[in-house]
Amino acid sequence: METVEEKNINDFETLETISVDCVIFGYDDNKLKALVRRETVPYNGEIHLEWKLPGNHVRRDETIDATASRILKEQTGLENIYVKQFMVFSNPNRLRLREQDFVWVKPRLRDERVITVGFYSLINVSDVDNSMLIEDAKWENAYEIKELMFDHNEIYDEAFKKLRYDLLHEPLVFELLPEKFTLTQMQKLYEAIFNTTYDKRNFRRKVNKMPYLIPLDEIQSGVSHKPARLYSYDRDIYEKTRTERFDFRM
Amino acid sequence: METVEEKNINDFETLETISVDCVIFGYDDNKLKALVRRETVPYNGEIHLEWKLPGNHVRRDETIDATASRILKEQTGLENIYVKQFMVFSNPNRLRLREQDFVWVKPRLRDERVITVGFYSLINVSDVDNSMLIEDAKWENAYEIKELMFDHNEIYDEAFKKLRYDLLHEPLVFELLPEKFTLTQMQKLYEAIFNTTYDKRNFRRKVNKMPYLIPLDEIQSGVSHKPARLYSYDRDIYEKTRTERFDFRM
DNA sequence: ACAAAAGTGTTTTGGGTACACCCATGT
DNA sequence: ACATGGGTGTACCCAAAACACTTTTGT
Repeated sequence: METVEEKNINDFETLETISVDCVIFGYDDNKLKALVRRETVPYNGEIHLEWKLPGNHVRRDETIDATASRILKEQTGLENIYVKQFMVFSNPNRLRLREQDFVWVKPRLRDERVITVGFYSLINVSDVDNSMLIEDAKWENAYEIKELMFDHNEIYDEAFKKLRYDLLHEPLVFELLPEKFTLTQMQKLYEAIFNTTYDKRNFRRKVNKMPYLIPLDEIQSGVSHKPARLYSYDRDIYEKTRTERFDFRM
Repeated sequence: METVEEKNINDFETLETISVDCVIFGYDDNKLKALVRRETVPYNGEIHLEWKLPGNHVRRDETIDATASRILKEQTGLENIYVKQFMVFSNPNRLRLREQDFVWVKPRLRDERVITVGFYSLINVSDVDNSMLIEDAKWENAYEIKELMFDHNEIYDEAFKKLRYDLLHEPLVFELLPEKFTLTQMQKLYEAIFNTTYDKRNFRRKVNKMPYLIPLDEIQSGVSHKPARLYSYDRDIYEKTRTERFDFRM
């Protein structure tokens, strides 16, 4: 049984020179993770285990955002997930940077020149039913991504850079957090993404100025310390109160 | 004699489903301008004059940035110009939003589904040798762009939005200014782009904090008022002194 | 009682903003 | 002399940053 990626190539007409690759970020155990998938690559008579980003070709009848959402569904079982295109990768040699990658991919292509649109995606890992995670997919620490096939390390690095940039200007943290979260969870997430630490009092003073961060009448339970208040994010209030100038820098 | 755009389709092998469209911004006469080009579109027995953004297909052997630079060269004669990809437009119907556009473009395509990468580009209009401006190209006030073919109004609006966003975080103004400029020119440029006004003293205090803005030992001449000091931008100093936190908001 | 994280206030410093007048040049 | 844009300083407010102790729960 071959991968989901290849099934689609046979079942639907796709654009042969355009693909989408997706960096799926998740937040779990106070750590930022990214999803990579394994491929078995025969080369020189040996089987290599290689890793790559999930990706797929664009179907003739869909937008690239639909392609990205389709990849998310395939990889995680989730729908209505935040996906964002961030950069196009168009190096004419991008699939032949290492010969073994090219040997593997060549029979799967109708054209050897493929331009790919990089997307990143933010999910709350606790929403993922792990039985839906396709075999050969794995959550990797975002700071310890191994060598990937093709130009996927470059795509990953650009995704992470863009994520940080965007996070300072849009309320994207909430896409990574569960629906109800504590301020400490939120702070640790910022710290994981920006690889730094913040002062608790200053952090709380700042986020308490966000009118769309709603304190709930509900506290943590089952923790062996003072239980923290839970908060949720109100997108409508954000949309109504957003200003050009607000920024999310901590 | 047909346009340069079509010549390329015949002379070089291009990727049939991928194009680049370019919003070329220029600053002249204290106004922000964008370059549009005219096409004569026969439809229903009449000749329509239509306008579109300059664009081209991607050649098999070039990156999309090279495609964008090639478009810049064709349209303005300039090389080594700042170009930046900002978004991919992939609506499957983007070429058939109006029937007359599709009738015009169909014979020029090998595939009716074309995904386009939007670039914006910043040039200093005084660098342009107007005899190099190709016929049928025209500088239009950035706030008075007419109806364009295909989805080019959407591309234009996204380019302008992205330009404003990027301008707050990177020293892009200097790409639009001449090599030597006055602080008032710089202020008027910000005002043109953000469609607002700034206090002169506060503006100057802020930009004087930029170590890469170099006051020259040279002043304006030939003006019927107190001549202003000229400044230039030092990219090396910017690269050396840039910080994550600096922003260009006025 | 102890461990573990929650929660809270003050001071200092620097940037944002609002605001009005004199200066140098060409005509 | 007048018109035109060039150029400058001060006061107020608010946000950023640095910093330490008490509270609440589970074990």
